[in-house]
Amino acid sequence: MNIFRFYKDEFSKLLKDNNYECNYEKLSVDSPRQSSFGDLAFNAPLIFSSSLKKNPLDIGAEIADLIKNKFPEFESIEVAKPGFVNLRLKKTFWFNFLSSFQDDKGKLATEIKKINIEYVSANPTGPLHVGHCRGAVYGDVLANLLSFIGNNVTKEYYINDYGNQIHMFAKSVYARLLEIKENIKFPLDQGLYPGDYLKDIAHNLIQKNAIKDLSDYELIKDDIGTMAMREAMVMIKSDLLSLGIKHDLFVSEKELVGKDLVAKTIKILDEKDCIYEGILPKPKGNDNEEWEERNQLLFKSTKFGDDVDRALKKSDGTWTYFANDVAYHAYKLERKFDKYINVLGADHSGYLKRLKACMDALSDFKTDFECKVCQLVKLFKSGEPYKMSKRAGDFITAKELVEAVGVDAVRFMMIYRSNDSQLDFDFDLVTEKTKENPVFYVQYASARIHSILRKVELKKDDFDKKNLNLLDSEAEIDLIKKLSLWSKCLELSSNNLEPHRIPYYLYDLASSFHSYWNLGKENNDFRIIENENMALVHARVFLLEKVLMVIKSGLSILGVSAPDSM
RNA sequence: GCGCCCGUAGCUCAGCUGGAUAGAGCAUCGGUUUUCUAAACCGAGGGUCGCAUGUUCGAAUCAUGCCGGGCGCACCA
Repeated sequence: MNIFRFYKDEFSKLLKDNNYECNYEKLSVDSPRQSSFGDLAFNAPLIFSSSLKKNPLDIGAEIADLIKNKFPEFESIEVAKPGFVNLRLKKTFWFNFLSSFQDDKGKLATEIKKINIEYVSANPTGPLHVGHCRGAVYGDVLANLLSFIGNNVTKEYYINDYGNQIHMFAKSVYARLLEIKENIKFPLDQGLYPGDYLKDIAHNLIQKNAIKDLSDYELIKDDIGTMAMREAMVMIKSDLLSLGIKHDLFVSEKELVGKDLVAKTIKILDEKDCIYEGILPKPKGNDNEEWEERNQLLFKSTKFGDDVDRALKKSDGTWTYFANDVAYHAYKLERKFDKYINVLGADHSGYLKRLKACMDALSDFKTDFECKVCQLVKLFKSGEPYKMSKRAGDFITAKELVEAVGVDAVRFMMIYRSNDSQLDFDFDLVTEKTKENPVFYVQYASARIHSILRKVELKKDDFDKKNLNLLDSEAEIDLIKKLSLWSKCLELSSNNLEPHRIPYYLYDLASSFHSYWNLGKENNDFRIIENENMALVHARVFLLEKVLMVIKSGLSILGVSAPDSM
């Protein structure tokens, strides 16, 4: 239960019942910045003062009285400058709260939504590299989060297995085949993909005896392309698996084109008057000498907020990548989701407006569609920027990263920053496995609690929830209050698609726990289980079980393990 | 030139979507292990929230304009 939301609703109702005619939308109940102000801060006096033309402090006094009469659970209610009603809950409230505390799994979504989330969608011409990891983890955690709170989520991957790059890919594999079977040196000057993984693919094809006659490339290029693509996708799926990611659905661009879905979709747009033949202006400030004026089939994306209209057909009459993507998104709409999320890398941010435009056009603005962009990851090694060269094919793969630092660290660090900010990822820092790495701090809390639970033997029947009122130390109440912030964290994270709040919350919770734990070093009364008062031990174990439950839930959303021991 | 993102402590970043005296980690300095896991805890110092103007009772948060950094701006995919 989110107590802030609960009391906001309750207080609003109370004020409405007492005929306050004001702007209820701006009301908020939040935790005050300083704990000395209390547990809840209600801003009604500030919001109401202008429309009621009264001093906020006077309004505050009225509201404080109303609340006092209706809600006995408050220990103190104070009006504070510049216009807050600060409320402190009685300890009995917190004991009751703890006694019925749940981790909110499957409970927070106000209505169960069918959500589609597309992420990764990396080109199937090679393994995942470090650059893909962030969007991959972000999308995956978002999917976990949204389904954790009760939604029905489909995780989707769009395979760009069509077009020019695929020809180059097939050619590259062909060159590797020639290299292996006929000792012809791999040419480095033809813009082919140089990476070693192509050798693996070629070896696999040979092993499966898939290509028998290499003499005429034209005859076998389609077969090579198809089979090599299949091999590459096996590779990518295995890379994703090493990151703990499993998509529900892989949609092939090639199949969409094959089904003639593009032409059908463009026709729908044409009926909506969003298509025309025209000439695009030359991009400014971009000295592209090859640019020339040409008449093309265009989509009126400017009608939907884009900067320029977008080409749908190339001059040779074939569809552009974007046209295929429009068809893909029409295919998404066909499957009728309540919400669509696209996770893109920073290098595709220029693509965002036209995607939104095509969704708006196809659905007549009736779609809940959101694109989230993950900014770049900068790699460091011992504090120095770490350069990778894509041309030489010596980029670091996702798999190598996971092997080097472990999947837990990769996932935690990739989600530990807002997706809008660039991320510094230092190999050595994460490999060191010291306290500098926050994932271990949180996991350590899990291990410590497990250790307690292992050592203590309690009969559940002996436990009476009334004994929770023995948890009346500051540290214990503080822990209970931290637990109460969990559903708020979930709500903010999911409503704003900001999963980075979860590791921050977990860190905070772990920190409160570690503080609590260490009290036992100074004062024997605070030793959790080495205590003669068994009722108190029961109560403390109950509290720690709840803390562990949240840590486990939180880490499971992140896709990070919660170890029993370390 | 245009679009998107960022600018908060020495460094890396949070900041509850407009509230009260701006918070963490690292780094620096000082303390805590006979005792449930010291991979931990406690304490100290450190800030003109890039700059300016505006909106507001109130701005790190919103608007506009600068300055600085990143990414992008094809008939590629």
